[in-house]
Amino acid sequence: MNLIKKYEEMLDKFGYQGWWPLVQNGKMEYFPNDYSYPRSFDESFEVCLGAFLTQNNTWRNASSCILNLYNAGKLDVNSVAEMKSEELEKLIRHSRYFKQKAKRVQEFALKWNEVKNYSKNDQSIFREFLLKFNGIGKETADSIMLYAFKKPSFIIDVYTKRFCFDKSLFNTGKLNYEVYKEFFENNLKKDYKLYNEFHALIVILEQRKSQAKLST
DNA sequence: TTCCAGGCAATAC
DNA sequence: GTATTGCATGGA
Repeated sequence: MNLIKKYEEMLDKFGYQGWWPLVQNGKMEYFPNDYSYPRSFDESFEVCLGAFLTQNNTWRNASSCILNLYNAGKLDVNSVAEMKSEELEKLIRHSRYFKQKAKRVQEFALKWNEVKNYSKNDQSIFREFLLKFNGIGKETADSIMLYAFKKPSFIIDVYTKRFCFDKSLFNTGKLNYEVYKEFFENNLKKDYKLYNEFHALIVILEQRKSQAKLST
């Protein structure tokens, strides 16, 4: 079993995914084979917002919320932290559970300086810090670390688990989040660019597979 | 109409 | 420790 080989096959088949998209000139843009984004703490914050908003929701809905914030001139940490919760709820209504998310996003925005400081810390300390937030579980913590702060922290989601199952990378045992995570991290170079692309490719592969199943 | 979409937290057992 | 429930939109 060679994980890198599978990675290269997927890259050949699907190409660079350019995840995570950011608002550029009023629309969502992807950055294939360019891992320099996010390029500022403001852009990092935008990624964090997306990580909250896409929970149990499609990216389509989550991104429309981010564009709403942009169009309202509120797509920055201070605006999010300071605006009335009712206003934020209105702007992110297309994300499911918007009341709960508005509250959690504002709590996060209020502590943004602390988040930035912790991001300079050791990875495990940063992760523990993130996990203490309401609304940040393991998957969201890893998404924030990888896609907002360029830390090599592999994300485990339903697609990753499906990928492991399909490829028979595991066959038995009690599989919790950390087991999957260690499997990838122990078998790959600790490179955020690789983790970034690999996870994006797993998602596109598994999404295409389930779409194919539906249409047959 | 139903079901699901890249979860998390609180509670129950 | 694992299982269940609340959260409460939009699109197929």
